[in-house]
Amino acid sequence: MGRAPCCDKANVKKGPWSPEEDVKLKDYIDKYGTGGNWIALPQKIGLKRCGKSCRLRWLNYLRPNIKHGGFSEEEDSIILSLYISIGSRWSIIAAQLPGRTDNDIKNYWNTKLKKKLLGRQKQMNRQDSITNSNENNISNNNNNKSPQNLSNSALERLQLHMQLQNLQSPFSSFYNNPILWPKLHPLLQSTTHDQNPKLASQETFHPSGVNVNHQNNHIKLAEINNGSSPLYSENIEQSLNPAHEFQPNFGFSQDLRLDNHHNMDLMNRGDSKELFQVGNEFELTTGSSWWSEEVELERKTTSTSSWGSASVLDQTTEGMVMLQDYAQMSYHSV
DNA sequence: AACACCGCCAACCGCAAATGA
DNA sequence: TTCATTTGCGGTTGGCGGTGT
Repeated sequence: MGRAPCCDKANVKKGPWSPEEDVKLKDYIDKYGTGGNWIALPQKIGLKRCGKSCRLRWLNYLRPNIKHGGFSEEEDSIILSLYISIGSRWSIIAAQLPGRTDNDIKNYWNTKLKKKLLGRQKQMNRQDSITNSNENNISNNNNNKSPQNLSNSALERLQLHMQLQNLQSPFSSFYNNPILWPKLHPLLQSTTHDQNPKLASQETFHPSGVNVNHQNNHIKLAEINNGSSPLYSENIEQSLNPAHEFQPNFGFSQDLRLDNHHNMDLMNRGDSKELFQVGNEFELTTGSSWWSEEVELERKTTSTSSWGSASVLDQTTEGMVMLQDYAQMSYHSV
C-alpha cells in the first residue's frame, strides 16, 4: 500500500526557493517561530511548499549564523577525525561545527574532503607500486586496494575503523599532549574550568572538542550553543553513555562497539600502513595542524615495508600513536 | 560556437525515531 | 499499549555553472 505522503504533492511547489518564498518563511519564523508544527506552517504563511521543505530551507539556509563554504583546516580536521570515529553521522559532526549544517558537511565531504584524501592516496599508491617493482616486487597486497574501494561509503569507514583498531599500543602521548589535538572552535575551547575549579580536576578535554565531566559523565556544551538552535548540544548529550566509566572516546562508544562487532568478520584484517598514508596525506593535502609535519618527516625515514602490528611499537612515531589513540578513543567502551 | 562532461550544492525522498493522543 | 502524525536524518538526485574538446 505504501505510506501516506507527508503533504499533497499535487499542490506543492518543488525545486529551488525564490527570494520571495525565503522572505515569507523567514519573516514568519522570526516573528512567530515555527509553532512546533512544520507541516502546518506553509499553509499559515501561504506557501505552496511541503512542511519538510520549509524546515529544510530554514535549517540549511535561512537560520541565523549559518556559514557556507570556506571550510577551515581546523574544520577539516574535526570532520575527518569524527568521520573516522563515527562515520557518516552528519548531524553529530555538524553539532561540533557551529554554523555548519549537516547537509553542508555532507556535501563538503562527498565532493571535496574525501577526494583530497583519496587523491593523495592514489598518488602514494602509485609511488609505492613503482618502488615495489623496483625493489623486485615483493608485492604488498595492501596497496592493491583501490581508492574506489575506499570511497565506497560503508567499506571506506569500516576500513578506517579496522585499520585504526589494528594499531596496537598503549595510550600515550597523543592523549597527554594537547598540542597534538585538533584545534577547536574558540567557543569549544572555553570550559567550565574557570567557573568551577573543583570540577576542573574532574574534567577531561576531548580531542573532539567536547569536554567530559568525569563525575557526571556529562558533556558541557553551553558555550557551544549560541541559543539560535538546540542543534549543537542535543545529539552529543544523547550519545554519551552515562553508565560508562570514563574512557577516552568521542562520546559514541556504544554505537561504535556495535558497529565494530557487527563488522568484525568482514573486516578482520587491517592495514596500518595504508591508514597511516591516508592520515599523512591529509596533512600533506590540507596542511592540517594535527597531522604534524614531524610525523611526515619521520614516516619518510621509516621503512614502510614492515608496518605489521607486531612492530608498531618499535616503529612508533607520534603520528602512529596519534592514530592508535584515535582508534582507542573510538572503540573503548567498558 | 557548440557540445559534452564534470563538480558542486540545494533540495528531495524514504525511512526510522520520537512524540502525543 | 497502540497507532497516527511529525520530526530528523542520511542517501540520492537534478539543475546549474564552469571547463575541456
